[in-house]
Amino acid sequence: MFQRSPSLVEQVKSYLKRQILQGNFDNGRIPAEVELARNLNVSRNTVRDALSRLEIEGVIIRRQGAGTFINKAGLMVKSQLSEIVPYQALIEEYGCTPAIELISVEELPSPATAEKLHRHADEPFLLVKKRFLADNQPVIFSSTYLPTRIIRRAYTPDDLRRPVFEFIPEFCEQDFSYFLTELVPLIPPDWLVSALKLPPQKSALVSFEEIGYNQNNEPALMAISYFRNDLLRLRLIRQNSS
Amino acid sequence: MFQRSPSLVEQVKSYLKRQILQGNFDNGRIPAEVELARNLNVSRNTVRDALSRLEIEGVIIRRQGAGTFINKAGLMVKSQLSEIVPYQALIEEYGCTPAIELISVEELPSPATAEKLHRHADEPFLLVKKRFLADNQPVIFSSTYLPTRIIRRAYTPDDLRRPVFEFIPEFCEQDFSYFLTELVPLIPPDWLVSALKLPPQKSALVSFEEIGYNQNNEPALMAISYFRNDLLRLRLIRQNSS
DNA sequence: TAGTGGTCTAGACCACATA
DNA sequence: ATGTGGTCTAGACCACTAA
Repeated sequence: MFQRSPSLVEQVKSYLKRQILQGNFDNGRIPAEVELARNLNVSRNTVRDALSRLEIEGVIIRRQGAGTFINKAGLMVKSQLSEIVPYQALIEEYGCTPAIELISVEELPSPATAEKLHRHADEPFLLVKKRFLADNQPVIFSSTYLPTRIIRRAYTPDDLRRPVFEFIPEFCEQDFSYFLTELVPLIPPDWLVSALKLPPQKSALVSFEEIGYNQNNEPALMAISYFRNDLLRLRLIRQNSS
Repeated sequence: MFQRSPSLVEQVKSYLKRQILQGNFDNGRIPAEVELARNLNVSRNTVRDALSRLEIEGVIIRRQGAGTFINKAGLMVKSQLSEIVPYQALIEEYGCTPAIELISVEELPSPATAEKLHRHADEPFLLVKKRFLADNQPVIFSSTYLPTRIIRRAYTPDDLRRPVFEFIPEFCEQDFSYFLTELVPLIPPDWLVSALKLPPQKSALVSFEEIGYNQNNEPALMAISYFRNDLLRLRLIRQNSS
């Protein structure tokens, strides 16, 4: 039924999610774990791992002694903030057609960025500005600062259109590990109002200020992303952990 | 070494976190999983579950073939947005002394809230307003709407000062399951500026608009919380999930 | 090549919900 | 009393890192 890679757990998870989205389970009830394990020919632990991930995503609810059930409210949550998702895929989750525009690419020093990334103050950075559209409406604007020195291979503008956490492994001879993200609200400055085509009456935006770390836990890049909150609602599930 | 409840995994996790915070591991390296399992007299799976949770929290980094290491950068992340944490505990995480003020308690109808919670438009709600201080500075303001009808026991103002997800199991004969939260930036209105003693030059705030669900996955309450972002930075770790 | 984390299994027992 | 999810174990094998 399943192959070796990606992991069995991941395959079972996406299989179950597909079944859920297609409405293949009656009464919003998911079969018992032992039954799923038998049918899919995997161990119960594997099924449980897959279900645990779906529970964290908010897709299902488990009740000891009662069973496992689909969570319709949770299906509204499109973005797991704790996961790294390409903005393109995020826009698709909202049922929109995504598009990426490469606004500008410059090389310049940035002492403020240098300090955050533990680099020399006069070191040059590649500043890449991008805009993401959903159904032709601008919804995200991102600025990425990449130390020029870590780039080891030649790249084209098309390469820069890709998510930076994919660019790094391919062009910088290092792996990407995680983002440390700070959530910052702001009143958009004029340049952002026009870049995102915001309505004239000023309202607030959310931005992510992120530092990306490589496999050695060294800071490798800085990025700021601005979200048009009226079109792209950021939702999340909050649960009791213990 | 360990007891039966809470779960072994939880005990191992908090034990390891304590060791990490106390600096009991040299070179930022955590012993091998098999060694931890042997020393703590639990199975390797139990150790792995505990380590996985610490990894999600950003406290450690695991590298296949190399080992498990402390993540100093990740220790800056105080709030797991995907977890429900009492605001009081959150403020303590930032190293501040917390205080809770019960601002007001009213009973009133709220058609907008009623619609979100699938209740009759003219049904009364208990509106509880609270303010949270960190080192005597106001940092969070929260408004909670609770359908009056679900309250089954008499309560005192002191009971209302507690987190609402603790109030519900105790006074409403239902369990609390999770919050569905929407992240909304806003320019603070005047009443909020004075409630949080914000500086005169206007800046933006983040708010959480949350709907709380009970064990039957029915909406039970609505809450809005406003965070003073200059004092309480919201940080999170974003990782590759697969 | 030795040691580490990553994955998966089979099975045991417990706690809880439902009837 | 039955069936469900919750926890834990012991052990196998794989994939990767580093010396």
